[in-house]
Amino acid sequence: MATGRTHRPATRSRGIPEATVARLPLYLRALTALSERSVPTVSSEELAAAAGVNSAKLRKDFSYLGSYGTRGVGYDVEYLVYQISRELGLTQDWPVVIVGIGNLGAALANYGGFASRGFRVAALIDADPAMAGKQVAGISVQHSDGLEKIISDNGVSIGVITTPPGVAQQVCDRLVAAGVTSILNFAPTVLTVPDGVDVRKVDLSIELQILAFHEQRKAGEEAAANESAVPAPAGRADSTDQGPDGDVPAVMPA
Amino acid sequence: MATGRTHRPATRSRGIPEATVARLPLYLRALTALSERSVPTVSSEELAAAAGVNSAKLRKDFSYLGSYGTRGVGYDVEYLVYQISRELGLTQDWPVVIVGIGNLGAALANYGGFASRGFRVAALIDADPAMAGKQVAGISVQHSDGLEKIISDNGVSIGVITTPPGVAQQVCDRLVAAGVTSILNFAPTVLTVPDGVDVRKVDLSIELQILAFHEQRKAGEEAAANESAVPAPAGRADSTDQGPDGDVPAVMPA
DNA sequence: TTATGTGAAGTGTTTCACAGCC
DNA sequence: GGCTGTGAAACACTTCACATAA
Repeated sequence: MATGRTHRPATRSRGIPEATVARLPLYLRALTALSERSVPTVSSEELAAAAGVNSAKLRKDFSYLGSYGTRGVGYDVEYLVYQISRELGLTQDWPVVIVGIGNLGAALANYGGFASRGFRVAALIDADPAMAGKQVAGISVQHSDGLEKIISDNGVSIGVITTPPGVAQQVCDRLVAAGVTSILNFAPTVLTVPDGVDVRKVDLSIELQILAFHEQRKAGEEAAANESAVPAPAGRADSTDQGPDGDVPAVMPA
Repeated sequence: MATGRTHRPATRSRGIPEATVARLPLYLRALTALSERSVPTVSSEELAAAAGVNSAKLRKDFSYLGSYGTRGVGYDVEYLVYQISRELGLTQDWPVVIVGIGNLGAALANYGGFASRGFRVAALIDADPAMAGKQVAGISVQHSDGLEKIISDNGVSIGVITTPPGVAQQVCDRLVAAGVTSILNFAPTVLTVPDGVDVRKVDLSIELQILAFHEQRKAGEEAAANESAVPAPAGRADSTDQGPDGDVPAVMPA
């Protein structure tokens, strides 16, 4: 790990916990829905239910932003929408480039949730010359040769990588060199970036694997109802427990 | 925090922390890459670097699984691949249905990371009659009328929802009624499910919003950069930390 | 000597419970 | 009375640092 010096936000009084930041978009979505239905105010209990969290957590989260509620009443929907938007930086325009226009890149380009939240797809970029000029989501795909120019011309600071894993790092390097400082990575690879650049990743298969873990545990629990403490030989290759369905095929596919 | 009704008896130490479970797929991916290069053993330091975490965390994580390493040497790659796969439940076959074959559904159907990890796309389902019969990723799309039958015939316990938000809840209800107990939701909606059903969500725009927050913070810091003479020598450059860590629960009891 | 495995310390997050204000 | 805002307690997760084993 680099012993960089880009220290922690010296963001004085503005220290909003990461966990809270990660939930703000959730609240914002719920609030936007209320706003569209012209609901004027909402209680922490109602809003928490709509966002899928509990109300104590929501109130604590909001307390980091300031005191935007009214005791005995609740929160003003419009006001809160604005405050959260501002806090997240969504009151400004964020030009974004998407690199790698396969199925996923196209899905993102078409995704409505971006435009409505301050994100503007400034360009779709692909390395395949055959893609250049094609229209995706109403935008003309450009060849990756022009990546650097596109980024500087549009003042892009956020890049989305939806390329195959093999080229993700080099795309990342070019994006960073061109001035991008935030990257959303959908390629199943660990990206190395200099200090000061943020990377967030979304790995579609990781989520499924986590579900499989819990699913397996559920299945195992049913059977484990009778069987209690396993003496456990404690030798080497045993874990505390074993797979539920006994037989397992060899190892992983190569 | 899987607070199910069915809470585990006194089944000792079956408790792998959620944070650890969420990283196992990461380790598995790194290990698979090593395995493909026929690397026989790996140290916690090397593997941690490949997975994008620090080595202390990795060793702690592995300690929950058992003592699978050799002091002074490291970990046997193949053995560890197997142990993690087994722990995650990937040594068994998981038939999955994907409901909503738009851009995103198609992207997922084509995603290679599934098949190689024990997930098998049992069916692609769409409500649009015009989609029925079309081939996507070599699989014929089926109309949603047959959803219940498909699920029971194939013993599907994991469903992926890639529909528009407006119909996500009703699709979810049908999946659950048909026997699905784990759901991966890509629709930007909070799903309500009965106890015992796991939901994980992936919201593409939430990740971007979190990036925007940090991006905005960076911009603000530049201005305040001159004043702090960078005290704290122990500070660490936080970047390098990729991962929707703040991943909000997503599951939860009614 | 090397690198794992793990108590203990440190840090971050959630929940509780109630004071404070409308 | 009702609901927010928040210290304090509980819990979860990470990091440290070193005993332990090959």
